[in-house]
Amino acid sequence: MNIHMIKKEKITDKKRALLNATLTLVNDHGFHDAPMSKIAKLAGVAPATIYLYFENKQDLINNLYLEVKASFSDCAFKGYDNTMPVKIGFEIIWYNIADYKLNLVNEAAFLSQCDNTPMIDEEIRKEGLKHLQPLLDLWEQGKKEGIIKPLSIFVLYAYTIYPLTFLMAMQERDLYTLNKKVLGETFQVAWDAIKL
Amino acid sequence: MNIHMIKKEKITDKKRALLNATLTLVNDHGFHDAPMSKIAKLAGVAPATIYLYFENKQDLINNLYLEVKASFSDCAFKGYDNTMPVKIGFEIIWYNIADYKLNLVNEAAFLSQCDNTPMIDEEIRKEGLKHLQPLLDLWEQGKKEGIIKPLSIFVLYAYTIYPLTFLMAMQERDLYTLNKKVLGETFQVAWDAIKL
DNA sequence: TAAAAAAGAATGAACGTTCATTCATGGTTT
DNA sequence: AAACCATGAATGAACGTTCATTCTTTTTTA
Repeated sequence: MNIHMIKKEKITDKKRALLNATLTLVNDHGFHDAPMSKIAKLAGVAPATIYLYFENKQDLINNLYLEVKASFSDCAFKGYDNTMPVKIGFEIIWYNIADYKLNLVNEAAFLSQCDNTPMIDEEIRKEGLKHLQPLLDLWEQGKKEGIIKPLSIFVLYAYTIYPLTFLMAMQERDLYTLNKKVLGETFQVAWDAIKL
Repeated sequence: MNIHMIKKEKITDKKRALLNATLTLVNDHGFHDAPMSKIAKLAGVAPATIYLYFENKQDLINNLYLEVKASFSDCAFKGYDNTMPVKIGFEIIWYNIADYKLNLVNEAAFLSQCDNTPMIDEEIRKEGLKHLQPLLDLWEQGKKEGIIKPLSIFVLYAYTIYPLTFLMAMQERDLYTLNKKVLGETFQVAWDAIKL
């Protein structure tokens, strides 16, 4: 590791710290109560430093959104490839997403907040959606093979993946806990919803 | 209608206007960009007048949340009583909620924003949850009768009611439209998810 | 290689603006 | 005239952002 790389890492570290701090504060207090001053303090940085890495607050939020969305998608398709049988592929993706939402709670809660709030520019939101294509393709395949109901991808998503957001929120509020066994039952619910 | 009532109506009118204005602004720009000055202006009222009806901004938001939540529950159980067969009762409630989410879009979007954001005090949120009891009772009944899978009420909600929030959001962003026929198919999806 | 110069990162204080809230006052109704 | 509703203007605090400056690292020069 040469001198150049060390320097680059240091830069990235500050950016990382800022993104992490923003995630934490927005999750804990909401966008309306996550001022730049607090973000800077939590990241261990002067307020002005933020503007070396981001244009303004909106840009910071947008960047965070896209970054988290990308990590979500990466996780969703781990171990999946599109030659798999539809049900197997779906099961892998579903469990990947469930793991993400139930373990990386902060990231998932942030995404859920962004998706239900006008805090992200619509244009950026659209960009973050593209990553999900493999799942949509899988569903098309399943419909062609007569395994999955011939429904819009929105309905399929709403009744298989989206419910996990609710369960995550309930778990976060200590109203409910999903263990391994219940998770299996829950997958069955999702599959029953869309299977033919 | 006597003078007293007219006076009371006038008061209520201003309060109503303020609640409506808040709903609109929070939906369009988010809590972080819905200042009291704009709320007052949209309601046709001076900023100071808000404080005749609400203690402060948080109190205004809390009141709006509880009011909308109550109207949601009222709508949900219209035409339902607990002597009905489980599936019939569930169908009535499900369609009621679907109608609410797809027609009273502003109210529904506001609730969804509140439920995914720390903008409402947890205590108030809990209060707004009580209204749903009849549905939970119905599910208990269905489980006892062996009609519905023996799952936690959270899973049942997540896979039948909560998906409607997603479909509403997609419809609001003009990505998708639910007509009568599709709505029927969608109910079937919800029912297949939880039926035994 | 050591000193000097330049460049780059990071900062704390300060800016203008906007925020939620209050206050002194004016109209209206009883 | 008393009580109440409503107000526009005023207030201090807090916001996002900028700026002049310092500290640190890299490059150049001798």
